[in-house]
Amino acid sequence: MVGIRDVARLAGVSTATVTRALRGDPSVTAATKAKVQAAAVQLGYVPSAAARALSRGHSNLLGLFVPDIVNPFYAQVAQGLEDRAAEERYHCVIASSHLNREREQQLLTSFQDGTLAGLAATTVGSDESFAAALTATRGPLVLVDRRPRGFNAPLVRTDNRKVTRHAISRLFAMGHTRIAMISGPREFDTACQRLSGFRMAYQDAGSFLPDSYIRHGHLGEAGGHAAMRELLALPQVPTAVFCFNNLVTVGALTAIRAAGLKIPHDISVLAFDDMSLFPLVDPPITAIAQPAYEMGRAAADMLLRRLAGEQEVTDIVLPATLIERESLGPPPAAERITPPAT
Amino acid sequence: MVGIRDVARLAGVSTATVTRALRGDPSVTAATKAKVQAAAVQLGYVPSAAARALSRGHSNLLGLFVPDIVNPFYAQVAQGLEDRAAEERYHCVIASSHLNREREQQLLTSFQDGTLAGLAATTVGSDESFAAALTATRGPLVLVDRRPRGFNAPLVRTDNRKVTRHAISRLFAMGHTRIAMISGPREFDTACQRLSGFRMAYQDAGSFLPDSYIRHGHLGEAGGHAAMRELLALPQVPTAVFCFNNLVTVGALTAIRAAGLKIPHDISVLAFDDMSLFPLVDPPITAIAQPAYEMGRAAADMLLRRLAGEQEVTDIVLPATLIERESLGPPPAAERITPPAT
DNA sequence: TTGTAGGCGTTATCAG
DNA sequence: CTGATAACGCCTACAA
Repeated sequence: MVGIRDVARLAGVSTATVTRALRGDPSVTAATKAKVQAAAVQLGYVPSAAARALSRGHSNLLGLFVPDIVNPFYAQVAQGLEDRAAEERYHCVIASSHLNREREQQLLTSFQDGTLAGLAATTVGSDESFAAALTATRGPLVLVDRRPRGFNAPLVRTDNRKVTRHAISRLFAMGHTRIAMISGPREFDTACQRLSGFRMAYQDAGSFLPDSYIRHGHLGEAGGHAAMRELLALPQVPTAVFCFNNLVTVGALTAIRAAGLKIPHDISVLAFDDMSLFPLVDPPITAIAQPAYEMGRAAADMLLRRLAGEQEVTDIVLPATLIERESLGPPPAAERITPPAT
Repeated sequence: MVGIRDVARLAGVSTATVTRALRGDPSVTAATKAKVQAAAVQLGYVPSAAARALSRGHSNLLGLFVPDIVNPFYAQVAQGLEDRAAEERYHCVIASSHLNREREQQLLTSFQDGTLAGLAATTVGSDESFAAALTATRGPLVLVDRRPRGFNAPLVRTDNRKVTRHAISRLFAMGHTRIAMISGPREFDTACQRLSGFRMAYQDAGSFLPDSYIRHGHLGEAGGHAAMRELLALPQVPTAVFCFNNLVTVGALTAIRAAGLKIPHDISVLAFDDMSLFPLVDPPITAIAQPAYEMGRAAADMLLRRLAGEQEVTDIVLPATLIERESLGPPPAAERITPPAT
């Protein structure tokens, strides 16, 4: 292990000067700076991260907690966070809880050791002990996508309600009157917001929304699949479905295909969150795309700013956009004749 | 900041005892152990990761370098690595280079500071300076998926050649004689192995493989798209394509769709690497699935073993499997009548 | 079984 | 502009 003292000795200066020279401190002669750098490269000197972290009081690691790194949405957030962090010479440690709250807690507490300078998180859990663990983190905290109840950390999100309202209104414009939603857990504010936009579109259209058309608390492919089956078993099968997120959509699509229904002929499908393969699905899926990469960058940016001492970091709301493909169409002919029963 | 001394004071013991008690050292009375633990929780004591790392000589962070975390293959590897690492109380730092070699180098060198206890990597670069940087890493190194030329670190991979040969033979059995391959960069040993399996299947079938049916060096969706267009412009359009990996497949599919061709009626498509949405694509894509999650676990395991002092860690070869869906079919009728020209 | 004390490699303060 | 030197917080011989 070649240390700073070795470099100092070779360059004929003190360790303090080495530190300064290497950090580009202006109060160092160009001559000595050159000497030091030469010595450093000659010795292949690399400052120890641990020693630096101990001495400076914090690491150069940013954390990202996500429920599932395999979900491309979070992978994109990760990429954005990492790119932005790299610009300030920070690295990222990514922890994925597999949608497991217990694991999430463990991870959280295990990171209270100062490994991380700051943390960006999208959490599944939301109870108090959880909140406590999250705020006990040494460095700044930023929330991504959603904010658990009773939290006050800054959040980066998209305008869920607005974009949903807009997208659903398109469905009404096409003649649909029976639009269902496979929604997420009630505790997710994202679910609330998307549901709210959904309801507003119903109001705008002056249509009645039966409770049975909203399936709460579904998550993942399995959840989407189950919810879709319930929907298809209803006496009045909806003519369109709006899915809470990408994985839920995949599950719903599978159920629809299994039922032998054709999209959009028999039923229209609208997804929240885009996927790179949606354009190639049969049929190409219309989706509301969140700027995941940008959300990651924004989260890193907020963290970096707080790390730089800035206090007044506030929420960021990015626009989501409707990407029209072919999974939306007019309702089946029969439905247009028979409006929804009382 | 509550430190070990605070705990020691509260528990009425020395700092050494605190360390031992908390680590579960058997040479500590149950009584004192209890006292210490009580004090620790009462104070909310969490040992500093930096101090521990400095003192012990290495961190509890495992690194994973991948070209692209948004590619679900690597995301799954990451998940596997993380899960296995967590079992031994290690965390994971994930760095994704965006397929950019320069960035890869930067990342690599920036991690020579001992941040990582060990590193698992799938690299894009392969030159000497690169190899040097990779081996200069403080801790053990494990390669995932492919090994850059002239490296001797242990590798976890799948049996590319064997599974490819098998899959391609299915195509021949269906009556195809003009099977093309969109292959990856020549420096990738994975590309070589898959190509080798591809060639062997041709030999097994006693068919002639024109050079124009192999497109080298394509990567990513853009690469797959370009290569497919070239293939479709050939005088003798192939009746089946084998794609080097998942992203290449997506690009190829897009090109095929743009050309107005129907799969598998006009052309059959075989993918290397599965994707969760392949079953829903039009038509469902037949793919060779690598056990990505298991590969990640295996990589973590090898790292952990080397960290535990084990020396003789050798390559691991996991089985890949052909998942039959609907993108493979007999060649177009016309082709069956007119065998490939001289 | 438990305590004492030195060191891990940097950074930062304070003189000079 | 540069040099000594004291932390940073924990771990671990070694001693008791």
